Amino acid sequence: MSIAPAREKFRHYLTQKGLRVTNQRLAIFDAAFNRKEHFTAEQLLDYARSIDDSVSRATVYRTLPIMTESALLREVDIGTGEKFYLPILGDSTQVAQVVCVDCDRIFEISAPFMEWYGSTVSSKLGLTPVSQRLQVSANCDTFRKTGTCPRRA
Amino acid sequence: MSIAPAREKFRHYLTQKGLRVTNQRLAIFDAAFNRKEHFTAEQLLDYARSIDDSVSRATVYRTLPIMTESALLREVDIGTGEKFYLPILGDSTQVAQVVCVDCDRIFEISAPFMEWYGSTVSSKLGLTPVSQRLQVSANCDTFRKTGTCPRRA
DNA sequence: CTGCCTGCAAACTCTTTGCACGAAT
DNA sequence: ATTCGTGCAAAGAGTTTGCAGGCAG
Repeated sequence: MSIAPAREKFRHYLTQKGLRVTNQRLAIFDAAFNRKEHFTAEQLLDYARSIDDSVSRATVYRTLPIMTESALLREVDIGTGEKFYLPILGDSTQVAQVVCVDCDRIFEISAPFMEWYGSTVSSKLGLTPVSQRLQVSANCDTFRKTGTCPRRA
Repeated sequence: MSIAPAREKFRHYLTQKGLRVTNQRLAIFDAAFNRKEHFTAEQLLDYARSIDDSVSRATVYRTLPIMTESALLREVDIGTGEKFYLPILGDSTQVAQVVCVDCDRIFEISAPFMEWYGSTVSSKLGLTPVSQRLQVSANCDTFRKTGTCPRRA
């Protein structure tokens, strides 16, 4: 899903839930969907303010749950204290995150059989899975050889 | 690994690292290894204080990394803000966590092929995996049928 | 107009840290 | 005797919330 239909989906979700379509929410949406890598709430605040400088931190934090609930953003928690977000661009299949500990970057990879695995594992406990996540921490091969990660910021 | 050899492993790890064997560290160790379910730092503080009431929150937080680095405890982050810990009882194979959203309990299940999967996925990016985790959120079947989770606290 | 939405700042939760005292080696 | 470990309380990071005023519907 590219940005235009996603924007429409967002407006539709808000209206259908009885929520209001405000300039701040739209600015936050646009800021998020112009990102190509994972971003934090704080980064999103900066991006959104460059579109509409009236956006506040509180509104960013109040809007993020709306965008994750409406399946526009994926929330990624890699256990570093802050959460990361990424626009969901169509492929809403199962994805795994690979976190490079050298360049601190997060890569997403489709993980088709994850869902089956979650079901298998859960059914043994009498549980029905609602979501699953696979996260891999990894070293950069180039970094280990040359001491420099080509992707490092 | 049951508690006695684990305790010895802990003492050995401390000594070998030039760290001191204090009553507080031993109390925290014992408190942790008498637990059968996942616990938080705050809960561990309570348990440890019932053994040695001089134990402080700071020391618990300073001791937890020592116990995870020495592979005595596994740290589990399910994205709820606080971290959970569980004694590693011998089977240090790959495990996945299944989090029941009804009873808030965390179950651990061996996930033998997780490691292979992490490698496969990472090598495509030129990365070498160092660790991986699979977490499944699930509903309790009994809860959905009867409105009561048999395992709920 | 009505009531949700907003920005601000304070509050909150979990964890970390500076300091002076105390205990292990 | 050294030096590391400790408790206390304050600081820190990220996120949430109470409130009075503002704007969407």
